[in-house]
Amino acid sequence: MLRNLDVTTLRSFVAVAESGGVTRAAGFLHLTQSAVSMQLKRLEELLDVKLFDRSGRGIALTAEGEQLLFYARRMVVLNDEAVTRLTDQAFEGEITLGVPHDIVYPAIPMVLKQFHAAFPRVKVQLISSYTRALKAEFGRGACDMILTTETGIDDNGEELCVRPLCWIGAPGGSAWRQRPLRLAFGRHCTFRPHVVEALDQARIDWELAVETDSDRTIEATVSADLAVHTMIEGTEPPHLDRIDHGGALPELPFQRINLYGAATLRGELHDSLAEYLRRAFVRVGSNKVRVLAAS
Amino acid sequence: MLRNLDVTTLRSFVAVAESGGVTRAAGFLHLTQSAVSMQLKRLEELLDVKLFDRSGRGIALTAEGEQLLFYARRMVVLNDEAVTRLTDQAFEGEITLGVPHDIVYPAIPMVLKQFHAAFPRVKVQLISSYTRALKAEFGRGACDMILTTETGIDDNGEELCVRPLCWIGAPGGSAWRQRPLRLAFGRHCTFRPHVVEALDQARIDWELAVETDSDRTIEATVSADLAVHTMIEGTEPPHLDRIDHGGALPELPFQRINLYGAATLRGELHDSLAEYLRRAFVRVGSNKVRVLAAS
DNA sequence: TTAAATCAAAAACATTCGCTTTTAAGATAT
DNA sequence: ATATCTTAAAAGCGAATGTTTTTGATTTAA
Repeated sequence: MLRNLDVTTLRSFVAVAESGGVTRAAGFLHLTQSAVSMQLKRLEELLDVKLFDRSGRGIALTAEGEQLLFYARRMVVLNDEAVTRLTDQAFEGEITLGVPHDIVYPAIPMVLKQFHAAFPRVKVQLISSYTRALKAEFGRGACDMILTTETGIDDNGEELCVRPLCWIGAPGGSAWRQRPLRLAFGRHCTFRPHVVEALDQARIDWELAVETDSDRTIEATVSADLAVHTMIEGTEPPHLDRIDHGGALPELPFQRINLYGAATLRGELHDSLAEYLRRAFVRVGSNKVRVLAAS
Repeated sequence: MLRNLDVTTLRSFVAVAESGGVTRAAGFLHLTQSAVSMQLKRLEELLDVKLFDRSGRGIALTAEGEQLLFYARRMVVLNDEAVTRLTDQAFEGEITLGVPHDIVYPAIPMVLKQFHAAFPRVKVQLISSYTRALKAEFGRGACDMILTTETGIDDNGEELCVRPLCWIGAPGGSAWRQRPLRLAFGRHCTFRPHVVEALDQARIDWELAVETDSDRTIEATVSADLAVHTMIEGTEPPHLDRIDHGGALPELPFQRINLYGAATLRGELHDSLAEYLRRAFVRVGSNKVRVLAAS
């Protein structure tokens, strides 16, 4: 036999237990004394248990009542938490998040998914651009929060991780052996100056195989083994691999992945999104964690 | 505005989410398809949120639905736990507990109180007697569980603690200096032979000041500083103290406090009572724990 | 002790809620 | 396209729940 308790009644029950009187509780609950008395009576009938000691003024809990009180409190709390989560204004809104296009994959889709599961009524507007453009947008207030890839960090930023830039090519490809080394780069790519400098210092001849604004074009070119590219470790797309060049190509400088917009207190929503981002980039960026996750 | 969820509806909601269909869930719930549909509709109206994705065959949860599911599950579990605790036959009954009268205080009242709070619908019949009588009762099956004070332990027993027997007298009293040493003992007291033997070995002259069946009489006699008594350390009654005799009286043998009746599997009730007893006598019996509790 | 006051339970009544039955509509598979 | 499965909507009915009013019991004050 299934017996379901009624949250309304449980709320009354808790109020009576806490106030020590039906009438007092009724006032607080905006109900009649009669209504509350009947609720308690029904509750006792449903469970076939004496919940109150009605001798003397007021009303006192029996041991059974104490037990129920424990559950009633928790159920009311759960109820209110659920209702708040699903209806409260505080849990709806819009956040604009800017992310450099080369680190969108694979962390960001996962973050967006997690965040949407936690706050379904919040729209996250994802802006994917270059670090420089994103910082400008953020400065104008057009983005609530941005990620950047840079070697330094500004005062108001938070470093999520530091990872080496690394050489990327087609799986099993040999484009990296060619001289001049053929490079594929986006027109506004922040990494290009660093890469060029490293190649020049190592006295490796190079040329641009393609210069475009399209990530797809770069990926296609590299995937066809016509050129090499550089990306931050851990952000390699599915069909490209890190090149195991054994020292034939120069080491590239470390890059920071920084977060701006988390410091200024913007409420639970922003905090939560920032937290998801932190976790995602710790995982992507750290070999230690990656190994643990695989075990 | 207070919105209370309905456990019946939440149960249906969970069933629908888990079965992936209103009709299937309705069958399982012994309800009409219509009833369940209306419940879901009311739920969505109450929260003003879309819980389901109704495109295509069956029904799938939205992100909001997933969130609610999380709470709904927990609320249903709490509900069922509460109902079980308060109505299930398994949580009512009677247990007969036998305790030697000299170790009833102070542990047993506390244990009975705790146990009654945890299982209000179980009557605990407390039998207070001598260890020998209790073991006889237990052997006849008249007691479900007994504590004993003895130097050894039987095969089917469980040792709760080992504590020295110690000399007890009136606070600040001097009865323990008198020779012959005046003793107050119950007629069936298990400790007497051990005490007498220890005194004889130490060549201390003694006599019985009182021999009675009444604990009150003994307490009164000792409290009036007319005699001394022995008790297990940690079970001294309020108005009697341990005697600091500085070696003038012989050391007395250690006593075990044993529990019988816990080994045979008798269900959660007995297990729980046994556990309370174990904890109570660890606390009473161990100085280490007593110090920790005081800090 | 009596009278007033406070508080909980009971009776009568009205409203709302929630379930079943029935009917209609939409989607899928053969 | 038809048959089948599934959900949605409408109508009817009974039960549940809350309000008002009354009764009874216990406490407080005179």
